[in-house]
Amino acid sequence: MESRIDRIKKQLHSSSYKLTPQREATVRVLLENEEDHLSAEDVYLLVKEKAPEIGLATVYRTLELLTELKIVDKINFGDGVSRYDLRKEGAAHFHHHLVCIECGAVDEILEDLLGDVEAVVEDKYHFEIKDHRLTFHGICHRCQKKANEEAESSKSHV
Amino acid sequence: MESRIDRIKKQLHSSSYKLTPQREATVRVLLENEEDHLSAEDVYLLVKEKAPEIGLATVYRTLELLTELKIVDKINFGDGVSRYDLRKEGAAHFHHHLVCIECGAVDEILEDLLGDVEAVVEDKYHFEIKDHRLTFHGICHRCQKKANEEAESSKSHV
DNA sequence: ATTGGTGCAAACAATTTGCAGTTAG
DNA sequence: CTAACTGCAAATTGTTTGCACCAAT
Repeated sequence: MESRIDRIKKQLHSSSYKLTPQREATVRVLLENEEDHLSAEDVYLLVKEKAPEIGLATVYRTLELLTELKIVDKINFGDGVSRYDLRKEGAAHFHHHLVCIECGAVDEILEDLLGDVEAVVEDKYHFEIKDHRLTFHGICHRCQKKANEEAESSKSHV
Repeated sequence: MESRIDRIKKQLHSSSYKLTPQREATVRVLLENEEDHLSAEDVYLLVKEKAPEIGLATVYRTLELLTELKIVDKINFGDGVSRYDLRKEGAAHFHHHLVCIECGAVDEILEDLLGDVEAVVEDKYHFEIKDHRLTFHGICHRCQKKANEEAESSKSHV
């Protein structure tokens, strides 16, 4: 069976790019940390553990390349840093994000909730949608639970 | 009748901030360019036309302050620049954006299309939504029209 | 007087680029 | 072999900060 790396290699080759060891190491780090939303610096530090000779500029260049090929998506949650998120295979659309304003955690919503909304945008606004970004800011379920527990315990101590 | 500036002035005062001439000039620029999505630099250049002695740092500080007070929203369309967008008065939620990947234009959708989606997110993912960001990337109606016309005209020339 | 606000220049942080040397296909 | 790629350091860009001075209560 064909691995995810193999498929990415083909994508590179079909645009006459090479899969160098540095690029492979970078992609592996992304695969191993699919749940996270790593910044370029984060990726650099993780790659460095396995391939210490790599330079930060190369990581940036690789991430840019992968973004161009739509293998990763570049996202920005409003702090000054770009983060990079592997596209789920076969996903027609970019997934959605839940950013917790308490603890900073970023959760993902993989199902596409925007079908109806996109139909409205295409019809009513005559906009041909190629991609979307949807992020909710609020309180994640963990912080809600924590807040409830604290309210409980302080009540019992009064 | 109370002007928009007056109301903003009150908001500042109620948090014990002053409406200095520099801040007023900055707010006026935002009001006069409500349709646009100005970067800090853009705002700075426009303010400078009226009040040449203002410094870029002051503009940054003012925009930060206005963001804090939820008078403007800070957005980021993926180029490395933050843009600032006046909140529509009375709008419970941040409006949506349509970014054209052809011409770079940014159009706004003022109606809130996310009601149903937010209900799902709150119920199914137990996430308490405080705000959202929704941006579509694609081809705006103007560029679609242009592309069609060009296709037409080249056809007639064959 | 005291607190908050300003302009300027310097500091910072994230990202990009020039270049001489290296390597995958 | 050769166009693509790399590491490094320097350059660039957007934004923030320190500080001495100014303005409004």
